[in-house]
Amino acid sequence: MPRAGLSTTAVVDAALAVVDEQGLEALTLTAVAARTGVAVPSLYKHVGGLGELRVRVGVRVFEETAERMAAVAIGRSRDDAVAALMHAYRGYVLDHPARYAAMVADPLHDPAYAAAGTKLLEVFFAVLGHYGLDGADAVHAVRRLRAVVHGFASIEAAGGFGLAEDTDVTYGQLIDMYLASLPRS
Amino acid sequence: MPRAGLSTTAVVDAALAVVDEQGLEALTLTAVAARTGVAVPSLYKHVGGLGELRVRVGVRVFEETAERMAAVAIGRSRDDAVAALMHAYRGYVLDHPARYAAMVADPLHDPAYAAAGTKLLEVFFAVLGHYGLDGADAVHAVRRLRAVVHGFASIEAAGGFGLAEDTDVTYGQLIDMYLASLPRS
DNA sequence: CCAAAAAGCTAATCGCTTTAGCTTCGAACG
DNA sequence: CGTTCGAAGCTAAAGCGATTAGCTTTTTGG
Repeated sequence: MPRAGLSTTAVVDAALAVVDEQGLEALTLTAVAARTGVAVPSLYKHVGGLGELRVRVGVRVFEETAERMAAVAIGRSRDDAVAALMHAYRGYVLDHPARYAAMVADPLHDPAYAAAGTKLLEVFFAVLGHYGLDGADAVHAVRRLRAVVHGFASIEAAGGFGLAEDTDVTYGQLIDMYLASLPRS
Repeated sequence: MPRAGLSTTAVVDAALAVVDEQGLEALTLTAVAARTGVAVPSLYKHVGGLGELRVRVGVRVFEETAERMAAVAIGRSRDDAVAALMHAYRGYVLDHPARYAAMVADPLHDPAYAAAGTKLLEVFFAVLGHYGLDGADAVHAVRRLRAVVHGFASIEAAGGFGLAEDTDVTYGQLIDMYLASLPRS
């Protein structure tokens, strides 16, 4: 009987798959073990426990989001770059709605998040760099941006926009609204 | 031995107290039972189970928020009313940071939320009524508002704004940004 | 006073996490 | 080749929380 050949990465992969398919509440060691074809306690050889697994999942989502946004911002500047970044952020959520809850729900206080969160912030700051904002103004501009994209994305991911109107339109207006709050050339 | 004299309301009250004091993750039937001085299964006489209790907690938070906002909007109009409402929303979160997670985290899909959510939406629509927005535009304006206030509040409640800059300033800018997106008289 | 419903309790089950300790695969090394 | 030893896995068992069943007791309305 060959071994399962698991690894921390493989376990996190399986966890993400569980979340995608059954939602965040379904992220349980039992579910991950079943998916990886291993007994539950075996998972402890790769992750410290359910808590740590949750953190790793959250970090992974953070990283993937940051990656996407960084990729899309290359070769663009100012409003063009900001709009692209906002679309990329929302795009990740549309692709993996269930994951979004994981990104939020968990211990932002955990140190492991710090690194991933910083990476995400750096992308934001880089894109806003073209507007010549000084230190504090840049911080506030980044916060406004986070509030807007996170607010919209989390409501949309949770199915919170019940009415029939097109959410693409709403998001477009949100982008315009945010851009208007940045210093005009 | 007199009875505990519990009621559904009292159980929800205790649940809110647990959330306030120990966070949303600590909301457990065991914790609520301990606080109300009753055995765990006795709680089932008043609430259907943990799931239902969570929903009731979320609904309560919704209602209280809507109430506060409605109260503060009275006697104001347009920008004045919108700003007051935004401050009231954030104020609730500042007063009960831990509760905010409950408002979000839970089944928006649950029908019980519908009524409470509708009440909240009505306040938003009422305040935006002064701007003469037609149907679809009003919907988008309400969504923008929700995205902004919810985004900021949830990040702040989770301790997501790590840097030293004053969050009051950020929120002020967010209010201005949103107001600028509404039709000028 | 009495009956019945409501409120509470104890006992028991179930699912999930976690710990302990054993077994076995497989790779590196003689 | 054969050995050994660490990593990866497993089984067993404990513990905690939710939930269900079924009994007891208080309250309350007639």
